[in-house]
Amino acid sequence: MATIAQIQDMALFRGLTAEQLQELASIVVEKTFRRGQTIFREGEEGKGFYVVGFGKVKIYKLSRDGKEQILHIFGPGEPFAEVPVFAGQCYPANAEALEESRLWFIPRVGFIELIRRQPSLALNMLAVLSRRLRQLAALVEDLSLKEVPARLAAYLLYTADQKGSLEFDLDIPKTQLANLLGTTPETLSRLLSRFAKEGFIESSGPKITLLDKKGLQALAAGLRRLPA
Amino acid sequence: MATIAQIQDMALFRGLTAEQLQELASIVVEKTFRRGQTIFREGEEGKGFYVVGFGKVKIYKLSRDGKEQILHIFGPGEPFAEVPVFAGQCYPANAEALEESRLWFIPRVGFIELIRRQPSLALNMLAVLSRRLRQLAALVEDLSLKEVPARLAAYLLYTADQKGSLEFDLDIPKTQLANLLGTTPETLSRLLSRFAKEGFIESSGPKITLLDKKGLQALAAGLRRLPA
DNA sequence: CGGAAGATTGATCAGTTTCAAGCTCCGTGG
DNA sequence: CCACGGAGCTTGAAACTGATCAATCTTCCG
Repeated sequence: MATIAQIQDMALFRGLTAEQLQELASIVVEKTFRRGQTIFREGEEGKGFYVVGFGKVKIYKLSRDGKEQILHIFGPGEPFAEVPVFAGQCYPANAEALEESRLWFIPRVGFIELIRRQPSLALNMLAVLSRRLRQLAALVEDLSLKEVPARLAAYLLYTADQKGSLEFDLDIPKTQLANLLGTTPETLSRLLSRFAKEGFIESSGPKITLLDKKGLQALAAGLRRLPA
Repeated sequence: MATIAQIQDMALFRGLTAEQLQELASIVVEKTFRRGQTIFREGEEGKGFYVVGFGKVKIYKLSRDGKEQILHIFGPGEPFAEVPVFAGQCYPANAEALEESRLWFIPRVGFIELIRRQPSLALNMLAVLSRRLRQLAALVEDLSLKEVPARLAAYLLYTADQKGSLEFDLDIPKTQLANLLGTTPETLSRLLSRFAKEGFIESSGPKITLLDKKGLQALAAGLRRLPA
């Protein structure tokens, strides 16, 4: 059970009446997870979806031999695992808390009832899924059409933009970043060195400073190639 | 303008009243495309979505230097390009007719009105997008965690299953298949030879015969490796 | 202080792409 | 009717990107 104040802040639930918010609050279940704890596994039956209260959650696929590809990382306010609510009923990927996290679980049945009675909620959810599709299409594009240096450059630029500063700390461990970029920790490490050697960035531990934004943009677009 | 009979056959529109079907039919616009014709390009504003009447449509991303990654191939009855209807307004990828195709175009504004008044339509659309997300997640998994032989084996098994026979014709040119699998025509050609040499398949031109389904399944799962 | 997890570095290797050339099939025009 | 020409496909050799394996180093808690 969550408070109405917490719920009505979230974009997904914009447009609901006070009454409907109340109804929603009454079916929401709060769950907390420790760092590293599994939230659900691919193939498990999904009886509802989640919204992140605080913390960070990764959604990922695993290969037979344990290699991991992260599909998304979700933070506060973001819903995830909606797919089994509307199609199939099993989760299409795994979910794990990257840090101590508080999640709200919204059961399928009650939520679908709510959608039936409130078209704006349906449209909000359609918007969420559409944005998700856009993101996944971009991930496919990155993995298939771009090289690792381009992906890393794009990630650094994006993160700097998010943080609003050229100097920032990576907010996930480098191993996780490697998995998100579809590469290995070794390759990531080498690339950061090369970026630094070429004067694109400065880096020490999780701290990154972008020195040459134009250059990184050219790398991200595949216009420039990194010297061996 | 489409006939009601055509429309009500499609899963997406299951559950609409006769009146609503009539209304839908009145806003639908029929468009035809020749083989190879562009339907829309990434970044263009999208004023609605499409449903395939007959023909085949590919949705794809392009890299700066012209490499192509196909995201989906849609056939009769399947809707596509819904993303700009609900989020953003520009198409996230390109669309091209793979053969002579008749499409129905459903304008954004009228459709959203319809959704507001008919929850079952919203739920149907949520199901469509959810399935799409599942497919894209699977594509990411394939591209990132599996090798090309595994993807090809999976594709052949899937196609045989679709066609209901171990002997079938590829229904897209091999160049397109290579783009769908995230590889090149050369690699695809070599792999088909190797598959044949190892006795997994027989192939001549577009005709494929699966000889060793178990073996292909092992390849697809990454359990077996192809000899050099 | 000890130990484990994460990060770095070096050497090697495998899978796939790229470039280049030749082939096959087919529709077209002489 | 046959020759031409082009698109798609195949094949070979070379190059490259990124992965893997292994060892070392660092960090950060308990």
